[in-house]
Amino acid sequence: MTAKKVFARPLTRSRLHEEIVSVIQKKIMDGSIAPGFKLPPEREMAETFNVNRATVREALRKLENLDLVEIRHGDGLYVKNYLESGNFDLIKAALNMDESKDIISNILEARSSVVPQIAYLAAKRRTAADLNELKQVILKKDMTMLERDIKVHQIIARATHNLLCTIGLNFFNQVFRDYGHLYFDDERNAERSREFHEEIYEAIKNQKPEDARRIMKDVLLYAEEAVKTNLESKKAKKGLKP
Amino acid sequence: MTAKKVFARPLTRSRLHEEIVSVIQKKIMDGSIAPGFKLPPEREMAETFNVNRATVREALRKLENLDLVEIRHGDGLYVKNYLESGNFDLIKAALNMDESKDIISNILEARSSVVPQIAYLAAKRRTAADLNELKQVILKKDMTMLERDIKVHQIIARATHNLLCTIGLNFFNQVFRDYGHLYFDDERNAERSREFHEEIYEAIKNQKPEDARRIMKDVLLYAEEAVKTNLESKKAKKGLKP
DNA sequence: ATTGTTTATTGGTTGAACCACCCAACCAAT
DNA sequence: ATTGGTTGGGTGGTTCAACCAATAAACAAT
Repeated sequence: MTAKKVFARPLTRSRLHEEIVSVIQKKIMDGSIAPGFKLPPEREMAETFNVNRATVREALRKLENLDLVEIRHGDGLYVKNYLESGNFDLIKAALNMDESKDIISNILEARSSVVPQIAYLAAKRRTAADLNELKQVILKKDMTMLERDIKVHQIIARATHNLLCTIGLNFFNQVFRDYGHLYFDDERNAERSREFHEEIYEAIKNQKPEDARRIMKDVLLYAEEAVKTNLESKKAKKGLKP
Repeated sequence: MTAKKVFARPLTRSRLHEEIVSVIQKKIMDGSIAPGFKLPPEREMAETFNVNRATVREALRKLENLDLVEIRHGDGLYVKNYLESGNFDLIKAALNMDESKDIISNILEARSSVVPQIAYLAAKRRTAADLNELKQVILKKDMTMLERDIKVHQIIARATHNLLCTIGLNFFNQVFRDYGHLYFDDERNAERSREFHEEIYEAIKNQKPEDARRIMKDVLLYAEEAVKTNLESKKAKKGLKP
C-alpha cells in the first residue's frame, strides 16, 4: 500500500498571505468587521501581522477576488457586504474554515433544486459525442465511484452546451471531491449511484428531458438525506466521547 | 443634472497586474495555451512583460483565484482546464473581454432555468420580515427600475434562507448591473417588471411556491427574449454603418 | 536497480524606495 | 456664499535587489 493511499491527500503548507486572508475573512464573515468599515492601510497591516507589505498585498488580491473588500487607490480599503457581492469561492472558504452542518445542508439543498435543470437541458441538447463520452465513463473500470460520479455530472453539464451550466457545476463537484466520502463510504449509496448512472444515461440517450430531470432530482434528494443522516450520526458519536 | 447621471459610470484606470491577468486569461480561454502547459517562471514573465516580479505575482494571485493556473512551489506554473475547475468570476471576466452574444445568451438561459427554483424556495420559507422588506422596496419611490429589480431579486434570494441561493444570485445581479440597460432601456419592459414585482409579491405573501416559480419563470423567459432581440437589432445596426 | 545527496531552478518573502491618486484644508477670485 | 486652484499628507501601485524554502533532476553510493 502506497503512502498516498494511507494519507489520502498530501500536506500542503499554507502560504503566509493565505493565513492573512483567512484571518480577515473570518472577521468579515462572522460580523466582527461590518460592511463599510475602513480597514487599516497596507503598511499598518504589514506591521500588525509582522509581514512584508507585498505579502499583505497578495492577501488583498485574494480578498478582492472574493468580493470581500473594495480597494480604492489613494483612499483605502473598505469592507463590502458579502451577502450582496460575495461569490461561491466564499462558500468554499467558509466551508474550509468551519465545516458546519448548516453550510453543507445549504449546498445539498441548492444542488437538489438546481442541478436537475441541468439534466433537463442536457437531455434536450446532447450530441452523439456527449452520449458516447457518457457511456465510456459509465463502463470504465479503474475508477472509484466518487471519481466516476463526478465525471458523469461533468459530462452531463457539458452536454447542455451552456458555459454557465458547465462551470456552475464545478462548484458542486469541487465540494463533492472533499466531502463525497460522506456519501460513498456507505456501499448502499454507491449502489444507488450505479443505478442512477444507468437511468440517467437512458434518459439522455432517448432525449427525455423530463425523465432526466426527475431521475436527477430523485438521486440528489436521496443523497441529500443520506448525507444529512450521516452527519447526524457522526455528530451523535462525537457527542458521546467527551 | 449630476455628472453621475450624464456619464453613467466613473472611469477607473486598470492596474498593471490586471492587464497581465487579462492577457494570460485570454490565451488560456481561447485555447492558445492548453491545459497542463507549464508557463514560464515568474522572473521570466516579469522580463517579458517588462514589469516587476511583484506585479507578476499579484497577477498570478488573480489567475489562481480564477482557477486558471495552479502554482507549485519550487516547480512552476501550470495551466488548468478551466472547463473542469473554473468559477463564475471567469465568466464575468470573459464577458468583459468579449461581450459576445453567446455568453450573454448562456447567462440568460441559465438564469431562466435556475432562478425560478429560488423563487419557489423563497415562497416556501419567507418570514414576515422578508415579506415586509420586499414590500418596502416595491413601494419605494426614488429608485431606478434597474436598482429596484435587483433589490427585489436579492430579497427573494435571501428569503430562501439558503446562503448558496443568496450568494448564487449575486452573480446574475452583478452581470445585470452592467447589462440591465439592454432590458430596461425599453419602457415596455420596465412596465413588465413592475407587473412582475406585484405578482411575485402576492405569490410570496400567500406562500404559493408553484405560483412564485411560474411567475419568475415567465418574466425571465420574457426578459431573455427581449434582450436577445435587442442584441440582434443592435448587431444589425452596427452591420449597416461601415 | 535502489536509495541517499547535491545542485540548479523556481515560487515565497523581505526591506526600502518612489510614483500615482485621493482627500481635506486652505486660499483666491467672483 | 460659491466656485475653482493649490498644496500637503496619507494611501494604494510599482520597482529593485536580495534572501528563504520547496521541488525536481542529476549524481553518487550502495
